[in-house]
Amino acid sequence: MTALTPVDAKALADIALFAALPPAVLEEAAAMARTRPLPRGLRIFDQGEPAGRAHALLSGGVRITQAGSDGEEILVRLIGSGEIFGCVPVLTDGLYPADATAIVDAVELSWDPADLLALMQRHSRIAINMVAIVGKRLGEAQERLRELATQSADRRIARTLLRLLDQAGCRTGDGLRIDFPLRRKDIADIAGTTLHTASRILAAWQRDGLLISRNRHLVIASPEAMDRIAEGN
Amino acid sequence: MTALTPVDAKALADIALFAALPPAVLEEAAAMARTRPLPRGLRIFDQGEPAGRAHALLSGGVRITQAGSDGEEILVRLIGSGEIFGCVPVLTDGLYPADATAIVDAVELSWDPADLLALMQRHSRIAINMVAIVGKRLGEAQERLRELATQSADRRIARTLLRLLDQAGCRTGDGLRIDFPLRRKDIADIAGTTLHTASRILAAWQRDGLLISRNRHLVIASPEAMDRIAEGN
DNA sequence: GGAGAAGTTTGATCCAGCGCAAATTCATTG
DNA sequence: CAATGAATTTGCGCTGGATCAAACTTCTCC
Repeated sequence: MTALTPVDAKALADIALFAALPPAVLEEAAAMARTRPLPRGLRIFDQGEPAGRAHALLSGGVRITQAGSDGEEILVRLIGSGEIFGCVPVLTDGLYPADATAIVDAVELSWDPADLLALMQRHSRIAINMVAIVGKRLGEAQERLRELATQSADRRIARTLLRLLDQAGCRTGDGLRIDFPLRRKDIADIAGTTLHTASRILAAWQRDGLLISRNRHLVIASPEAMDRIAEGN
Repeated sequence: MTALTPVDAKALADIALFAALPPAVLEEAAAMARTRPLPRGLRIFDQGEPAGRAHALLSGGVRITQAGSDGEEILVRLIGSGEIFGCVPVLTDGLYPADATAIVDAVELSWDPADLLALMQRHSRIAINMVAIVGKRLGEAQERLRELATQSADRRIARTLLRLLDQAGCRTGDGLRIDFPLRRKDIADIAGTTLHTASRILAAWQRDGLLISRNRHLVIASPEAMDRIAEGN
């Protein structure tokens, strides 16, 4: 479960939470961290359960979903390498607010919540980095909220794809590819629509050559056209 | 515009951002703060404008709204006394992400962004408090997102009222009253529906004696019934 | 390589709630 | 207190997209 080999401080430099920190502090954080491989499909934690660890992803991808009492769920966020997750409850009510599942083989670092808190107390820069990270996510959530309340399903899906490109896009032969494996249901759960509507819209875009869908990966052939749809034609 | 009288450090103790801080630090924060009265209707800042100050409310209420390029807007949050607003951009891109308007006569404290940042650097507790505040708001935003994507308009409005009660409810003769003055449009903009739908639903509840609407204030006569609606009958 | 599971596509139907319009009530100000 | 503007209520038709149903395709694992 837990690697016995010490965590390399250099690995921490790629994590946004530890950006702009002196090497000594990275060493300190590394000393308290544990590495763990996360095989694809692994449920990392469950919504409502006490936050036993605070997490950061070194590689791979993690899906964060939230379910209501009725079972209806949304995809809160996809976590890529260098991003933290399940860290906020350390400072609030101590309960994970959502489920986390590895969507590809991944590697995480994790800390005991008390250790991370102590680290933030000693080094305000870490706490400040965390405000920046959480603040950015809050801004995104509010933007999604506005879109969901006011825009049509196709605009929202276009926005979703553009945001994912921004987060995890890489250039390929025929366009920009989203590095996370995504099912239609995932797209729907981010954009706030149903699997069926998402499938219809993506199929139409694929017919128009705007988009290529391979395996569980999407390649956006024309980001410009996608932009135009997102802006409402 | 700016009060010449020094800010009283005791006033800071009621602000969540400065919770659990030694008096000396409160003095330090007070020394850098400015007081300003905010008459009802005053636009405090505009979306997209550089964040010239970081704000906290001593009394009154402020409405934070976000508009899209098409003019459609949502109500991101209502700020009550003791809450901070317009503080996140200090740590991110430096631009206010939304509009802020006083909805009743209010009094604010404000800081120069650089001063607040320095304060957080010196006292990690302040930065940690801020993570807790922003983290809580993020959780709320994600909850709203899920509700908006999956629940009917009446459930969302019921949830909205309950959340507002939680934030600014006070007991009165005939039920629990929400302390912010709210127009139907405000309710609609929080719940993510139209003014018309909100009006219809509230009117129906008023007919059933579940709710009393006076001036621009709502009194929830039966929070229990409201709870039941929020849970889906 | 084949059986079963998981994911996708597409069709048909239906309704919550949006958009538009108009009447009515309420609040503010000279 | 009248008058003007703002906010609310209510009616009605229409539609985007949810829901239900079913065929089809693609993965996964033995």
